[in-house]
Amino acid sequence: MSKLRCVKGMHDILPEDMPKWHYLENCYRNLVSDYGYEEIRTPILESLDLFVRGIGESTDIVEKEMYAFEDKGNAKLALRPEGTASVIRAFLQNNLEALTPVSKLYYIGPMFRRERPARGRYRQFYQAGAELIGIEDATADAELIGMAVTFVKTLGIQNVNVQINSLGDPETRPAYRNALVQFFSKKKEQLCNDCVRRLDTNPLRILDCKVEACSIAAQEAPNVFDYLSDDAHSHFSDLQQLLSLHDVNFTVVPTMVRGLDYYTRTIFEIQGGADILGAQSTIVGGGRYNGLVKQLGGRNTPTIGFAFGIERLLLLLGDNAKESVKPTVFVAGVGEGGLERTIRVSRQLRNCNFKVEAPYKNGSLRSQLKRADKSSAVVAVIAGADEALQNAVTIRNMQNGEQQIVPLDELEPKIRELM
RNA sequence: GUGAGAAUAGUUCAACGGUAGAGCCCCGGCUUGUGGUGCCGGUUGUUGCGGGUUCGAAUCCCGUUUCUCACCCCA
Repeated sequence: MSKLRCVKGMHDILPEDMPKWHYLENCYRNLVSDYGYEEIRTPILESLDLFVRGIGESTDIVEKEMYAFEDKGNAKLALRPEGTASVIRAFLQNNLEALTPVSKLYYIGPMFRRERPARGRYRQFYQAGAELIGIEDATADAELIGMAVTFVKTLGIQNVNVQINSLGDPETRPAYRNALVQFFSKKKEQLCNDCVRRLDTNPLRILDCKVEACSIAAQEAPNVFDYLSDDAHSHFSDLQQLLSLHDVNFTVVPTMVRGLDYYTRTIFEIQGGADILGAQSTIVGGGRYNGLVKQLGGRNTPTIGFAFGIERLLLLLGDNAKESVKPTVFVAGVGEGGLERTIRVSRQLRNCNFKVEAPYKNGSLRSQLKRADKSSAVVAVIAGADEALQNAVTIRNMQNGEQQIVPLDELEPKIRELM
């Protein structure tokens, strides 16, 4: 008998995991709202075309990792593989640019990529991200990177490594690309099979190849910085100056590239937890995409953003990084009319905003206290027949077993004392 | 997409060709007005799934699914 289970690469997030999720999400919401970001939620399903145009036809994500299909009306749809394209679509569709000169948007939600699952990598995974739309200055880049670094550090993740690079502008990129193709074509025999393929599809990626032969071959490859426009150059050096104002320590990695076509100028990654995450040690990735808004049909609007994978980040959190759980009050009933009294007392206590568990059926006080113990109640309220005669209940401190009889109208303050 | 390892009770694991077991968890009782510790008792499996070898398979072989790890790629 095969048990029903969720599809490959998907996973359930169980109640026991939620305190950590809530903690992380609350940290993130609080932090980005301190920087003036507001939440946006977009549909999980978009037209396939949005991602093909936004992310790039020849990217791995679009080429082989998307859940794309036709619905019954023959519309070509896809589950979103990342958040940025959808956010920019929503920005344009709803004319958010008319509201403020600068839009700061953040999102949290599930993304879908059909990859081989591994530790910290799922086919449905949760990403949170932020987009700063409308500023081209490096001040924006620096603030956004600073925000991402602050977030990771707020979570208590140590030993993070911030890497930055500049990819230049669309006008200069072809020249650099050509230079790379020319350079590597001469060294084709030294390259791994993947890189030979990349020569056609994405020559920049060769620089980032981990195969030793390739990285040796790449050592004398043309340098991006020789191909940056003056503007891009000063943008990048401004960024480096400004990052120190945000107390961000960083490394310039000229060979770093990123998997999405839309990046221009600044790209960055935050790495950490290589001992736990192995090959998945990039925890935050982002960059500038000045061309994307126009590419999706809007006006030329410079934009920068980042995203991080929640599952991956969660693996790095310590056990104390979780939302605190409200203590429980258990209401037990004994004697004639016990069950009815538990209902009345439970309602009274919930009106006072306590978290209350009640027994649902008559049983011995012993079995009810066992249940109280299982629900890790801090206080048990015993609504017994004897006390009821004086309009009172017994409250029991579940830590030390101390009890007292308390009139019903003094119940709230007496319980508060024990929490 | 490539390569490697794993899968036995709710859970952690044992059994390594000869009757599938233990700890924990869970449930009940000792104790229907007093939980945790204690004692007594109880439930639990087509050994992931499908096939093959064998008198006999959890065990050996093949396939398959899922998970894990390393690539690839990315968050």
